[in-house]
Amino acid sequence: MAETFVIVDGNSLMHRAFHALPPLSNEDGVFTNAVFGFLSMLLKVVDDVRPQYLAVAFDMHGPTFRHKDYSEYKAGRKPTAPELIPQFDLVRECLTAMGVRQLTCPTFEADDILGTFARRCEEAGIDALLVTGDRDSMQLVTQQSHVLYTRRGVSDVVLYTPEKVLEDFGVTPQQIPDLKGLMGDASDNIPGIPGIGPKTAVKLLTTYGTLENALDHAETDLRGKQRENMVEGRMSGLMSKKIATITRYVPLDDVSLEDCRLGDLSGGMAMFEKLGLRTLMTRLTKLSHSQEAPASQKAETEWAQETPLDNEPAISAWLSALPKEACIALVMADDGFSLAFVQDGSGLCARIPFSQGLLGGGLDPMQAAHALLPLLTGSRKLLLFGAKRLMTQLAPWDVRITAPFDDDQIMQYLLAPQSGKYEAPEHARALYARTLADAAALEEQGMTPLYRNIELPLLDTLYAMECEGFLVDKAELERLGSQYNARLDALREEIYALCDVPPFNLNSTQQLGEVLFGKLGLPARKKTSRGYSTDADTLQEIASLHPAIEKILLYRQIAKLNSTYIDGLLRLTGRDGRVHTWFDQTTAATGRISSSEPNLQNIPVRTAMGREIRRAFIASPGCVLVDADYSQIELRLLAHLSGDEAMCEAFQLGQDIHTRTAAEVYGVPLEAVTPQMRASAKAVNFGIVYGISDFGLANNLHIGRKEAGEFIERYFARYPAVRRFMDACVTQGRAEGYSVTMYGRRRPLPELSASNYNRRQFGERAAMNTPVQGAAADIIKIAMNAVHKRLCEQGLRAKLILQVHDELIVEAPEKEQEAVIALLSDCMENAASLRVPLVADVHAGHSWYDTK
DNA sequence: GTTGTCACG
DNA sequence: ACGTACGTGACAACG
Repeated sequence: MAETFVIVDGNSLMHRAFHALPPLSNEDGVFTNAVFGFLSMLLKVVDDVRPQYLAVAFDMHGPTFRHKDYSEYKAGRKPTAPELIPQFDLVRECLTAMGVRQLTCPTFEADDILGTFARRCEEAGIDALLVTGDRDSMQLVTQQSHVLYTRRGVSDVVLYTPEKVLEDFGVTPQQIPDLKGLMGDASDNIPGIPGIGPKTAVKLLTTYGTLENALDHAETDLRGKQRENMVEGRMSGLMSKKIATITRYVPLDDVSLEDCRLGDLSGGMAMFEKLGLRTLMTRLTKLSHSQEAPASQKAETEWAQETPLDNEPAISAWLSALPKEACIALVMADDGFSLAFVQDGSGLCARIPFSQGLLGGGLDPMQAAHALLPLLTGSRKLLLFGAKRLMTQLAPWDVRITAPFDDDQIMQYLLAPQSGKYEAPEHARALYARTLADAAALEEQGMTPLYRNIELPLLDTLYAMECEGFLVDKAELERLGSQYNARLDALREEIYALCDVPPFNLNSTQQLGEVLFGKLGLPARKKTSRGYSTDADTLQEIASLHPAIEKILLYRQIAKLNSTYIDGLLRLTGRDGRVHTWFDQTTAATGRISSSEPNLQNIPVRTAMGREIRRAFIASPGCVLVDADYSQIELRLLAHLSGDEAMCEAFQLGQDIHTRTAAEVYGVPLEAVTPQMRASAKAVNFGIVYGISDFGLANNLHIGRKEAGEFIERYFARYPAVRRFMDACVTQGRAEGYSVTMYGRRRPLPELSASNYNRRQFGERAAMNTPVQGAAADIIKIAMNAVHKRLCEQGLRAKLILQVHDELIVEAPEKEQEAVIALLSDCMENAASLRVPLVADVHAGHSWYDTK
């Protein structure tokens, strides 16, 4: 494993520490708050990261190369506080006593030193971790060099990888100086280009890549005020970029990387005692003990050289020599398998290269997989990454995995469910180490039961569902398709005629917008980045003004059905006449599963025309489809989690929840609720689950914002415990940094402490929604595992084939229909025990359409 | 590759 | 002053 070099921006961290902590002073009246905060942070990083190298960079006093003066650090532009100045010498004394290397260089700033050492580490194959509170440093992030950013104070830190920088800033690390050049940075006195804010800056960089390129295109591509800003601000922009660019070539050649190797830190004890930093003394003692003891015991695994295995006898021999109890990490890459395990602290690994082309030795992937059968079907535990994908890849070669396994992709997902992509270790030895670390992290966060009892069994359930697939009636799809095509042709002509324009591409929102809002002069409401918005909501509002609008909406609807559902499904129907969707267990931040290729979780149902598509989803001859869906699972969970008496009572009495809500907020008896009242109440109920806002509700119901706000108030007055629950979700989220479901699933919510108002609002809505949506996801997963297991155990031939968030579909022989109906509702209704009943409605039919 | 739109829960 | 309902995936258009 690569070594790690931690480089700390001393000035930045000292300022952070100083401002985060109250002005503590010791018995001698010496201020030590910054020293304490800084060292506390340092010890934490050393404890967490266990780096092999450590150095702290400081600015030197006097003018610096980029003229950024820390006396102007932070927006307040206050001169450095007199209580802070002497603390720099104190902290440097402490570092010297601890044997920590300090780096300074006249005329250069600390972040230039960070850049220089990060570069030198990369050249030496060492990972760098830059610890700083300076956002400028994000430009130094690479795959090998990450930034640990101290967001607020010293304990609130975020790790920035290139992906994370892109996520948070909207640009790559290399583009950060360009970004500052455009938008400036008030806290650093960088002017940027006046009038260009973060949004525009990101957009320009996304289009043009660099500041210079954006400037060069401004005169031709931009218009109006923006063009003016860019042209006039050119020099300021270029200067700003220059100021914001960190150099990676500071002349510090007299300090080698090796000079910074981390040793025993306990030399700092005397200084800590002298300064009265008692807490730090205990922590340092603990740290140096753990540095020694486990360092020798848990010492980094020594990996022997990889054994090449390029023929079957060699593989068999290697496998048969494996220790009985070992866990074996296994990775299948494009060019071969890699295997690794650890015995008595020493690691052994092997590689089975795939033969390249027709010539040359080695085994082809299928032969290699067969040679691994003893391992894949044995009783030793395998450590895998993306086990379901691997199973899918091996299946065509008749290779099944029946050995027990752990799946690190799922572990990584549970630990960070919104990062989207997960690091796929290339080598089995990396996977081995990673899996151990992730398992420990899961344990520490209390997610082991979620992983072992829900997610891991679900992997098998989902794999079985994917293999089974859903039978598609291709002839029915084609019949619908030709109907759609005929209607589209007619509609196109009618629309051109009604608009009195030559044919244009109706699928192009730009061309359509030009016709409707340009030529026909209809009133445009919303705008998008490149023109008029033409979405269904917008068009609906102007439908009465022009006869073409209704036709366009219809055209859109049919075009969607045709391209996505007719053509898309036909293309993805296999030779067995079935579609085999891919269920992704590691994508949705709330714990839901997603479906793709094809997505079977968004097959039309809301409109009559779209619903027809479901006639093409059928049961095999002699079979039926049994479809069961939870009734109002999210609102039932809301009732359970909040404990709201009125809401619980509604479900306990089996009332229609939307009608009951309407009766509550309108203050009328149940019988007096009109369909309109129920519809409004339904919208509020949905809004509540999504983390309501008056704006969102107003938009949805087409009412005023004030009116919507009053509606929400009345709602909360009738369901007071719901409000308390929502508030608690946000408070808890802010305190812990994540929200959590009934089953311990976590979703980190960094947005809750964002400085941007909208991001923070988003965080609050997510904090309210996630415990509900997430718990519903957990519960149906439990039900799915139960259904899968009991169908097998009871020797039924029926198979679970689809999940649509609150709905399960089983394909069953007609004879088994009644048994399956009972089994499904039993598994679903008893998947969890809540204060209110869980209810599943079950229907059977020969097509999906018929089950409604 | 990103954007706009729209299908679902 | 700001400007959004929560969670997904697929397709066509357009740079």
